Amino acid sequence: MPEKSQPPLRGGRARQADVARIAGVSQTTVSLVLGGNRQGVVIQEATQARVREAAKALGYVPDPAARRLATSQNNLLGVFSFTATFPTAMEHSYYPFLVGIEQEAAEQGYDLVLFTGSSAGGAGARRQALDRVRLADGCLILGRHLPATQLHQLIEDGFPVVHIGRSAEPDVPWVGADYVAATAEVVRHLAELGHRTILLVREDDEALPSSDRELGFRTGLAAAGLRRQPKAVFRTATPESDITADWVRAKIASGITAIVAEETDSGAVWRALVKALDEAGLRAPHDVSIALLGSPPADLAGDRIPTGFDIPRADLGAAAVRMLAAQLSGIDRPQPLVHCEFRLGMTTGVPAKADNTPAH
Amino acid sequence: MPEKSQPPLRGGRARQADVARIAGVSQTTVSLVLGGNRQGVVIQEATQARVREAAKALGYVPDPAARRLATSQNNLLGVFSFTATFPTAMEHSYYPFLVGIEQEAAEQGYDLVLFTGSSAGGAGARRQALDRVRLADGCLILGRHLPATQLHQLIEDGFPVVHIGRSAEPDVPWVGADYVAATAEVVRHLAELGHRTILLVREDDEALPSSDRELGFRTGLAAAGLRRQPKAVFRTATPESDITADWVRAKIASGITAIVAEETDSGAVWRALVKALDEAGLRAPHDVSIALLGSPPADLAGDRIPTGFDIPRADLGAAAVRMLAAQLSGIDRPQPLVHCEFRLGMTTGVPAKADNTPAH
DNA sequence: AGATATAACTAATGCGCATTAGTCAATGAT
DNA sequence: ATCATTGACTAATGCGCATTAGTTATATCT
Repeated sequence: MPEKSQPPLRGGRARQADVARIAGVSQTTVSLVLGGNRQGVVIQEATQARVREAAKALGYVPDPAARRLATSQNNLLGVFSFTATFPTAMEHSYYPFLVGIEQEAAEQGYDLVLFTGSSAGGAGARRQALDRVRLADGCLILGRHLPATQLHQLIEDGFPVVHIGRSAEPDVPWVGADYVAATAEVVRHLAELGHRTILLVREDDEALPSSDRELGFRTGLAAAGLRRQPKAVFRTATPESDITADWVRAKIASGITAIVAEETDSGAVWRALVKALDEAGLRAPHDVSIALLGSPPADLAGDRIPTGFDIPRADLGAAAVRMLAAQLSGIDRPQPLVHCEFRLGMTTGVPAKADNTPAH
Repeated sequence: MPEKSQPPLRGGRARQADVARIAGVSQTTVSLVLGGNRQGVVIQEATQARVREAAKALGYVPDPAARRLATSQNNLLGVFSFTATFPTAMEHSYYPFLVGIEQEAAEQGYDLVLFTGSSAGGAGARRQALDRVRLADGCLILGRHLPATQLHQLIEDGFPVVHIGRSAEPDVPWVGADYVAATAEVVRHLAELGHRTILLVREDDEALPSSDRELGFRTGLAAAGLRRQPKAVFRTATPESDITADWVRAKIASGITAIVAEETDSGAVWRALVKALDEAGLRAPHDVSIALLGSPPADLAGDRIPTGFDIPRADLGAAAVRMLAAQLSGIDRPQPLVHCEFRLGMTTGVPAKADNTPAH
């Protein structure tokens, strides 16, 4: 015997069919009224009202999984990081990115799915980490160490993905900070102050952020009309031992009036530089101007603000969301580079014994 | 004319049907082999191998949306806050909770859905804020100001919800910190040091966290065998103007040897107390012992550590997840109170001019 | 030899929704 | 009076998977 009249809502949740029954229409009509009805099916105002009323009364909310299955899209953006998104040590977290991501996602009408336990796979059961993101419409990827194979599989399948931070992997869409332009601007600032011999100190690895800064450095020098200097870049793998008081004195003696330091995770270069200056009894900007290509490490936050630039992490997050949203609407990728704000600190000034004529 | 042989994989992704075709079996078999086959259908080893091989060859990955639709549970826990989850000012954020939530969610095999724009409704379209959480299997609620009506609607519908922080709303499941016990412990600590006349300073509102602390305070006094003191609690709506150097001096003169301050969002009471002591030229614990019923505000983090207790926000988040998970599996709620760790700081010591005999 | 049982699968169905192809009555045109 | 149009919907179908109810061939029992 077929039972036709089921209870208003089973399993707790109302479905379109429930709404339909109450409103006295078909499930199709409910879908039409509640979904956009972009196919332009004509439905009386009165009927629509009944449907909406019933939906509200039942607290109807579309099932994202079903929607996704039917349309291949829900309103969810994934956020995937290979390490925990919220580690106990706050400093290393992706929090600053999340600020921007959340805001922009809200703006664009998306909710966020945080895929957890991506690193270790908390529960005993091994979960095919990255693949889970396919639940969402698209996904933001945070962090450096990615499973390249899985990632490319996703992209190949046409799943929208944006990596936050310039990606070395080919074919991976990304948004990153414009270190080149930002560094060039710092150099320009120094050149305008009258510096003619500027040194870049960077760590000795081939990371993209490092080489971008060096490129920006050279760009800045060229733009300022400063001729190619032979030893304009100093590389070190061990800043603590290489950058000493003596080293600084020697550099200054050799005619250098400004030193630009790369920012790294540890802030080792900057830290060593500051310490060396201190030990040499030298003051910036009086004896030498120094600048930092990024933000100072947290523990040095109390010091005088160094000239340099700030990496707009929240903006990066927002830009990533925008880019992902663009991908989702089939629009072509917007500019993936985010501008770094120049930070005029207190560590740069006119060169000590150089002529003060503005450049050019 | 029905076309039977479609291309191996359309839309970019392989489905079970594709795997089935290649392995020469039915979609059902694929599902059985690749899924757990907990229904114990017998399938030859050789067949299973063929299926697995085909799956690997095609790079088959199950569609989570479809899986969720079929099994009607999506392994998603919602996180809803009426204000932005990641406000720009990090201090006020729910970050510490998220740390625990993320970790425990991973442990339990859940992913997290962050509902964005809950406060203002970023996009023009007004979205029925709270109802969106129905998307997940259950939801954590953060923050004080909740739309009670919608919340109760959810709960009535049997939607699993846990509020983080003790809730004043009836019937709303919650996890909270055990302020009563923690405060009592602080009092016991003071009593053991020899204090006999202790003052509690609290703000003048009826918030649950405040009254819990007062309850704990009285409990602690009673447990220490200190007789009911008439003016043991001082209430103020304006700590800055009420708690002055003179006020402190007067209190001490009246025989009080220890002051316990409630922690609030702003930390106003504690701030005022510290300032007043400073202006009065008094030092803790030499002249008077002081304790803080919570963590010091971030900007006072550099000061000497005050005796008191730490609210285990991460633990609270984790406990909330556990409780929600329990609800989802139909198990009864575990203990909703989380223990606060006693913090032995440097602001409490033996009373200045009291007898040093231990209590009791 | 016929009735059961077992092994090894497969057909069919449903999850909740979106979408396409109707259906049916009421008008309007001829 | 007949055919084509609209208006206002609804029936049917499929998304990819899990699950239940079969189906067929072979071995076992009496």
